[in-house]
Amino acid sequence: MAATGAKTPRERYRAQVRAEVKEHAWEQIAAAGASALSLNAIAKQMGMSGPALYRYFASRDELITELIRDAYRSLADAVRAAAADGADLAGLAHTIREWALADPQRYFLIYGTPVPGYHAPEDVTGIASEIMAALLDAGAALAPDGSATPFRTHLEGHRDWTGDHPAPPAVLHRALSFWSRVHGVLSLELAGHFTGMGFDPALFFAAELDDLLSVRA
Amino acid sequence: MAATGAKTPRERYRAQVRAEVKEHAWEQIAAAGASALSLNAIAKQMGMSGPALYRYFASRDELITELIRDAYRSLADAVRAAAADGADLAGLAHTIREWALADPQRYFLIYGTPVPGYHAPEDVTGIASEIMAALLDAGAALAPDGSATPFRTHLEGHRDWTGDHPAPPAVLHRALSFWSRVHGVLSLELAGHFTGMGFDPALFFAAELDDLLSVRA
DNA sequence: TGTACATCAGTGAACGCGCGTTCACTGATGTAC
DNA sequence: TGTACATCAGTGAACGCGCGTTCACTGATGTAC
Repeated sequence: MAATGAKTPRERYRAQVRAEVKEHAWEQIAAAGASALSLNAIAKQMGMSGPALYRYFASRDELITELIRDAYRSLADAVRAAAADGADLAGLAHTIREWALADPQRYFLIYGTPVPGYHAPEDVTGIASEIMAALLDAGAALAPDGSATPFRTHLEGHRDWTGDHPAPPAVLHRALSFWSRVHGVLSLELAGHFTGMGFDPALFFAAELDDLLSVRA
Repeated sequence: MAATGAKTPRERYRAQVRAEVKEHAWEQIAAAGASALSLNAIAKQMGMSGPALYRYFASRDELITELIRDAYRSLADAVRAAAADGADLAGLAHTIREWALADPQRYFLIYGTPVPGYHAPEDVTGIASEIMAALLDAGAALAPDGSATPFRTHLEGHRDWTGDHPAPPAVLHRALSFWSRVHGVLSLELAGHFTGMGFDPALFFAAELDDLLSVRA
């Protein structure tokens, strides 16, 4: 009975093939979007027959779910690593932007158009809340609490999502604002809605960030 | 030779069938996303054979482009109607939100995950800039110009997009911020990223709007 | 008003394609004695 | 170290499906005289 962590050669091989399948999947997604992802096409790229992939993934849906999980995991790791390095909210914002620019379709797999009826498994939403937790921590270190507002009062009684990261309403509000503003600029930029407008998206991103961090009230 | 605007019965019929095709297309998109849209399925829903639709649309791509055009047109009309009714930026924000909530997948067809390689025809980008123009006008009426910032200085020399709506840099900046923040909250809400967090998205939207409109500096 | 012709909507068959997935089988790799 | 057996990766054929699109044709609707 092998220890859970130890890997037999066969397990190693399996893990490597699985990883290779995912790499080709990401390439396909980058090239034509997630809806164009095809198991048979991946198999062909790897020089295997189509059915061979079913040794590694039970179905196309399982592969996609796994990709979504990996994407969340990758972003959460990047954010946590930055936070561990002492990054403040501005630092996290740039970490997220770099992560998104590195592979826009990976970003959109998480934050883009939802597929009606699809619900991510629970462990995935768990990873998503890791990201929020990092934002909350960085937001708490930023500045003293702001004044009460209707929304902050509302948040007092509606903070199901904060888990083991309690924070005053102004900090919760700040984290939500940060998230939605970063996402707003980023997703417009990545979707190409700024192309042809002439200005530099990086400067706009920086300006949004400046405004966001100049806390008042 | 009939006047361009006059419609023969056949033209009327054609227009009606085209409209009906589009209606079914929107239903399919709402139910399963744009990538699942199928001409054959639409034909079946209408009780026709598949090839019949080729009398009305040259291809699947042409239909989708037409849907994108209609979506932009619909949003631009809604925004312009609100502006004509005297709505300020806050009013426009709510108009946009209502429009998006009425059909989330229609919103995402415009502002969601881009399909790599797809480029909207020129007239569509023209409609998109109508929307920006309305935001610029409403933003100009809001408050005096703010102070200079690096991004506003940058905008002085990079305002290709403003067309015949000249405005001081602070107003351009305000319109961009408005757009990206409204989109940020809306797209997270519509994609379901707030579900399970407990708070009311409408209140968060209102809070973002309040912050956005409390101009300072 | 009636007839001859042109226009055009819609059909059914067909083409070629790629998809996800199942299944019986071969051959190589690892395990137990 | 060698043999017998179990495990497992990968293949090729096949199923059923739906897709976009083309084409030759029928039948109805509109137009011209």
